[in-house]
Amino acid sequence: MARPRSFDMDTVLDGAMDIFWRQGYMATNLPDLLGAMGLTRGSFYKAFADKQGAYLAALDRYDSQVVDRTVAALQGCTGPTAGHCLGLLFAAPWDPGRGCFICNAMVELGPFEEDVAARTNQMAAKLRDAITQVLVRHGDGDDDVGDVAPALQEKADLILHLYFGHQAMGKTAAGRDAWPIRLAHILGEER
Amino acid sequence: MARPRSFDMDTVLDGAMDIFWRQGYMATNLPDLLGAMGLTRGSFYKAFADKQGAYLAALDRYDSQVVDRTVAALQGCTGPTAGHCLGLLFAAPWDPGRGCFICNAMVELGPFEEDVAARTNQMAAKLRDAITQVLVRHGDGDDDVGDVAPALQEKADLILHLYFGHQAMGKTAAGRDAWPIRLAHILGEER
DNA sequence: TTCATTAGGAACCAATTGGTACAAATCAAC
DNA sequence: GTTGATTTGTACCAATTGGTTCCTAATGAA
Repeated sequence: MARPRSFDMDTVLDGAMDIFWRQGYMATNLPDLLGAMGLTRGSFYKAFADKQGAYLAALDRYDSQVVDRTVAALQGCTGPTAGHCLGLLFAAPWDPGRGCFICNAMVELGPFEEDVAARTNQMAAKLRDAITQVLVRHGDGDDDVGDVAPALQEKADLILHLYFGHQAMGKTAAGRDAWPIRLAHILGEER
Repeated sequence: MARPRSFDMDTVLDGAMDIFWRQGYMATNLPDLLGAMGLTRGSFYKAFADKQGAYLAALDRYDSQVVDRTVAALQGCTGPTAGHCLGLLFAAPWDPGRGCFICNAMVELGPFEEDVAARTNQMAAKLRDAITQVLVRHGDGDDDVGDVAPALQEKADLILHLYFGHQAMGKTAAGRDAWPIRLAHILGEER
């Protein structure tokens, strides 16, 4: 019973993710957001409580679409070296100016919005685990898969931090494509 | 001739730097900004053209106060290892939630404001050079001071990226103080 | 003392902000 | 077709936004 939604929720969420990712939370006003989502106010406020609700939904969309796919790609990577596989992370095919939504959200709202911080922390943890798996799979360090060596986890953590630094600095143009060199320094691989 | 300023420009700039650093550009409205600077609208718009002008001035203040002092500290560091000296960078005594103003500005406005991007790039370059000097001084790699080995510059660049990743991730609480481990991984030093 | 010049402060402004109210529209079930 | 539940679009809202105007007070050179 009752009138069904006339919009496709996935499409709408993609629109919200896109504009929040590109512009951030504060810089996105309601008219622009509604335009990007293809909604009018009525539908918007019925489906999401408010602007913040839409932002959190966009973060969740990023989690399920971008992060989960990236993790799957890292897990399924059959490349010869760890560096090759981690390139899937660093050479993401996004418009460079938008950077990484996790990084953007962390920096803009991390200290102020607990809900945002919880989500960015969780997504970061996902990426860290995927990086660890890549390192384990390529036998970097000892090969005890069941109980990962602490040194490997630390190296994955280091690479994750390098990734976010890469994303932050990538928002201004300079030296955006030197990541293979930096990654090789950490991995000790030839490039 | 004419009436002189009754406010201290340095104090006012410190106020602007503080609130922009803590809250970002968009999240800081004019009343809050004026309160932080201790100015009324008249003086504010006379001294700075507009909100954006105050923001750029705050960035320049950060350059001359925070960045230059950090660079000087790195240059004057007599610690036993490179890791010890670079701790001056990573263990900055700021309120953790505010992070690094360069990183914040880069992420929030880098793709949109050329003036901001130019300043963040320049400050990042200063830090990179100072890191390189630390590495050279501690003989990490070959000791040719005059013509720094490319590998050293690359390592400094890597550490700079790690620094920004550290600052970005530090805006949410998790794992904020594990930087010595990560740094040691890069430097190959004991910790 | 005069006077050009600037600082300071308050009142004011149009535009925009995020959010609400509500009636019309749309469907399933009966 | 009627009912009941829910979505959708529009009109509307108070509050806030960054910015301007304008007038007075203060200052120092001549």
